[in-house]
Amino acid sequence: MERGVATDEAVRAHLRRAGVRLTGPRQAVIAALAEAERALTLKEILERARRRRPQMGLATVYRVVDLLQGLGLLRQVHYEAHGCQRYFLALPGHHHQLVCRECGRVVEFPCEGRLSELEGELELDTGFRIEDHLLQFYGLCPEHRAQQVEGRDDESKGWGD
Amino acid sequence: MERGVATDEAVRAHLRRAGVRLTGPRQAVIAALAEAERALTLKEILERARRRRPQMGLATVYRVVDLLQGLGLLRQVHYEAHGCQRYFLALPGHHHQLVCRECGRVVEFPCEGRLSELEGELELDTGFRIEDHLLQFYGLCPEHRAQQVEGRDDESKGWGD
DNA sequence: ATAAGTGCAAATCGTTTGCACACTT
DNA sequence: AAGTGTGCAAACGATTTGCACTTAT
Repeated sequence: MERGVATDEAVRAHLRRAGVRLTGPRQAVIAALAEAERALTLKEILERARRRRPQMGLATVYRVVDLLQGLGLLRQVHYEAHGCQRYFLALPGHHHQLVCRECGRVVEFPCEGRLSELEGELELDTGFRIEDHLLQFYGLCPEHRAQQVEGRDDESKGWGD
Repeated sequence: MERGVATDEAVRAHLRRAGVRLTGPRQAVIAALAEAERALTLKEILERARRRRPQMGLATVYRVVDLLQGLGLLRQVHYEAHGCQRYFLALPGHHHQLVCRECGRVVEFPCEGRLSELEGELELDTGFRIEDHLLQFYGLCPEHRAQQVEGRDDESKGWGD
């Protein structure tokens, strides 16, 4: 049972530990993201959060998203073709991601210093001091890879809901 | 004489080859980006392009940026701390970048299949088919690395102009 | 109880578009 | 000359904010 990204409970535990209030709207946003298991736009987050909390407003989604980003619990997909407007839950710590270009599904894997050799080389070559990096892979998840072979985009629901 | 990104002439040559008109505003945008040798926001591009072409409007900057992106001649810095709103010229073909977090200076280096081993591993592990990737490094360029040691941010002009 | 968070609506800012005119080829 | 590209201003959309009210601790 492979999990792409962080779970609901894990994120809630982080908030508690950080001394941040666990309010209804926050839980609704977190649950929406956790259940999706894929990157969502702000509007999609709102839509899904409203299933539990119909009064929820867009402004609150913006505020919760900012909060989670500040805590390092939320990241974005930087796929050029889709802007940088899709968010997904992530545990803190350095990870990289695979993102499905058809459905937006995200799978994380730990960094484990895989780039440190290259980093050293680059520091020597360029004189930069490297402090951080971003690495994301884009392609097709197993399901959409299969679909690609048979028909076209028949059953594929794409990034929309 | 290390060049961070693509030169003015190289980009103009690409446009010509692509059969795209080389108008005044386009040249002004390209020159602005080429001279900066660092990533610029749309407003900064406008400001600098206006030094040659005062009548230039923001809408045109948006249009030229779209055009260059469509041709693969422009990329963005995806540094989380600064949004994804800074653009720099790039030659087509796959490259990665080092970006200075103090001044936004960009240096590119070719991909050369450095990630193909990791990609193969990941495809096996996850079942994804990987088609593309994004890799950027963030840190300090030689100048700002030096400054960091002496004083603080005294002389540093930051990402602003 | 009390400080923090929320929903709503208004304000603000960023981006796109329609159109008359200017420019590249 | 002919078709594209541009500047301007209006339209549109996304994001932020003020404030009275609610809620978690």
